[in-house]
Amino acid sequence: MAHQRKRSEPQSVGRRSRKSDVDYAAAARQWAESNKDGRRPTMKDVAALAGVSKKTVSRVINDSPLVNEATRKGIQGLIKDIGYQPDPQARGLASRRSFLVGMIYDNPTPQYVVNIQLGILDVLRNTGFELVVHPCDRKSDTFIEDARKFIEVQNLYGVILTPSVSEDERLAEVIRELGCAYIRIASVALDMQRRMIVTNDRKGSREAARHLAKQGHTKIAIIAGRRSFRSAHERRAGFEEGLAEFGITVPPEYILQGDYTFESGLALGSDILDLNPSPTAVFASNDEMAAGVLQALHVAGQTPPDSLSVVGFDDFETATRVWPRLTTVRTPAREIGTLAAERLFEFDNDGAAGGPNETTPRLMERDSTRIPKSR
Amino acid sequence: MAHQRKRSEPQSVGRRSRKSDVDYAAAARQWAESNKDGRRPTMKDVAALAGVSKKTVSRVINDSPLVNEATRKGIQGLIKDIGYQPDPQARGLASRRSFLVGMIYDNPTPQYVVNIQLGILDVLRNTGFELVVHPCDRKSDTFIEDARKFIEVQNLYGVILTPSVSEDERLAEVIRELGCAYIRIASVALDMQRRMIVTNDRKGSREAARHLAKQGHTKIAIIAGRRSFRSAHERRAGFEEGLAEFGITVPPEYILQGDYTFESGLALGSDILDLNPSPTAVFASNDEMAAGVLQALHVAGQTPPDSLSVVGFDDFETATRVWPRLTTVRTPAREIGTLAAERLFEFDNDGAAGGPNETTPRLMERDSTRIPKSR
DNA sequence: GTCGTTATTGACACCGGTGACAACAAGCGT
DNA sequence: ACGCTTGTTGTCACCGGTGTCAATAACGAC
Repeated sequence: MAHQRKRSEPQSVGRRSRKSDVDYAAAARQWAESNKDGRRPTMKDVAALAGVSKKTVSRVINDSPLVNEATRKGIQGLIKDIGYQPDPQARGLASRRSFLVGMIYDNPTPQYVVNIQLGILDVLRNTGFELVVHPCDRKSDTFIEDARKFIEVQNLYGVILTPSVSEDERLAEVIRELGCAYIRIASVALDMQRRMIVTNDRKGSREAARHLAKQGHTKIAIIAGRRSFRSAHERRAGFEEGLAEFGITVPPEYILQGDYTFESGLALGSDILDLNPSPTAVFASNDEMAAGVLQALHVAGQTPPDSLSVVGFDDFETATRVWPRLTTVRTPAREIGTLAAERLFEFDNDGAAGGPNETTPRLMERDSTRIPKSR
Repeated sequence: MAHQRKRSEPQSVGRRSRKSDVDYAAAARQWAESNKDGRRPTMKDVAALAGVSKKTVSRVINDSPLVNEATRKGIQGLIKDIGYQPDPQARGLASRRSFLVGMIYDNPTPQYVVNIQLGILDVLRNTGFELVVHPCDRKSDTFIEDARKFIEVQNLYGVILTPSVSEDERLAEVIRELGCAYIRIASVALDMQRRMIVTNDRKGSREAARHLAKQGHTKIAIIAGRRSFRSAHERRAGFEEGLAEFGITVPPEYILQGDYTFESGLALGSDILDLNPSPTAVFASNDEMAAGVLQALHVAGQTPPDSLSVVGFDDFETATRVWPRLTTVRTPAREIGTLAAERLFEFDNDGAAGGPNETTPRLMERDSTRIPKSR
């Protein structure tokens, strides 16, 4: 059979320099004309118009270095002119990797979830990647399998895990097995540094402790978070460390076990009122519980922070809605989402530098804390 | 060339009845053995094991009626046994429709967004469909084009639009052009009934009005929502209708223009204190603004609802966190999400019945309203 | 002038499904 | 026996890309 000749186009047209003399602009115009019915162009169309093979267009799309500069420029222009966009499904099918990023979460706090999403999307915007959300229930005994299927079937490019699923080692192991990129957001490093975004809750609650200590509080109670959450431990430990700097210790009866819900804060808040001697301040391990404490005080007819100062953690919107406005430690959720997404795309840069992977919480001083009256 | 014979498998093995005597269970075992390395099975594998063509397996997957019952049962069992899951990318590529549902939103309220998402996901779970979130900015002049690209490039199965983008007719038109299924969530019917989920805010705020009227309020102010939002109009109109039933009208100076933000509620809340004669109650068109009003009262040293009753709308979590707990109208966001997703899958059932597409808001009586003191 | 090397490009099979249509068997009417 | 219908299944091309490897041209060295 006859040796196939190169593309006929360039051969017949190309007289000056045998190549790269294709008029890309003209090709674009030609497309506009011949495509009155608004069909979306495919790589084949681009290739035909540019007088090259699909593979070359593919190389341009994927920023392969194996393309002549002039050819690349021309094709890029053409692609832009006719508005070609590669089909992620076809791309994914052929390359065995989709253009979807998954976010797996079990945290029920809407503020946190949405802000993380927004942060991730800030990075994904205009990259061709999209975000698929996947809430899960860690208590379900199929949750690992469900997550596995999710990642496997959707062929995810990568996943971002938020607390507390991010703390699950079995899940992390499954994801590793699948060879999927991932970033875990948590309050401490549980994995290789570049697979983590650490929120450093400990440092944050240390700030909170110092703030109360400086105001002159010495009798300070703690409402701890759900035991199974790593953050609960970090926040409490950090807080106690902060107090220790001022020589303050928290007696056992001042340590109450909450579960991060508003309801637990409400209940424990009224328990605090029965404590004898009464503390003059309380650190609630998150804003929800802090809001519960404030409400308990109101129910009891008190006007915080007069008799009891309250500090929260997270700085969710609620913190500024309640009265008095809550002094709390800000967890920059949106920024965390952004960092996570950025790091996700650096997943394969083995030794490489990589951007920041830790955030520093910051104390937001508002109205729920004050110098203790009885002093 | 020789007439191709049917699959060789059945012919050599099948002696009893020439077909459907394939031992599917044995085939499953065989797969388990020969696949020690844990490769995921493809349709080809299933077909080979079942002794049929890929197309037949495809028919089973897609619930085509063109399959013999016995064959179907057998293949279904086999699929289950070896854990086959069709690849959504390949499926989408071939059928020109993906298995992704998009949620387009511009509402910044996290509670709402997350709950709608959860509602949608309740329906999507285990259907093989996934949810892709797509926040947008209606003020951006490329937002329509962005949304179009999103839908087109991702080949979305359908999209769910939440307020206020759901009210954008240009966007709706673009989606129709693309031939994409869609559901619009809004406070009034803006489209064919089965393309809408109507929240009926009007009815909800009527309840709120009746509640205040029954308590004996007559001097009632209104804080309206952002003008460009349809809900703002509905909520205000419904509220005035409700009052009208009791012969109460709201004078112009009692109608304040808010924009649905906490900050506007805070500012307008202190404005209300300057009103003369003072109203004894105020209807804020959403909880955020209502929370702002409460805070303004606290700042002014008042103890609501003593001098001013406050009613909100939405019943987001914040409503129960503030003090006093907010009397408000519940928007069942999660349920709305569920309904939207359900209707989305009925998009093509032209005349067919279809499930419910309207939700009824419900008044939640709490502590921010009381019988007016001065009466 | 010959050969190896580098730069650039293309041919072709394949990813894992679906659509269109053909093929074949069984059942039925005449 | 024949043609037609119905039920069931298969063939083959194709969806829109990518991976692998071969092909070709240009260049420099010897």
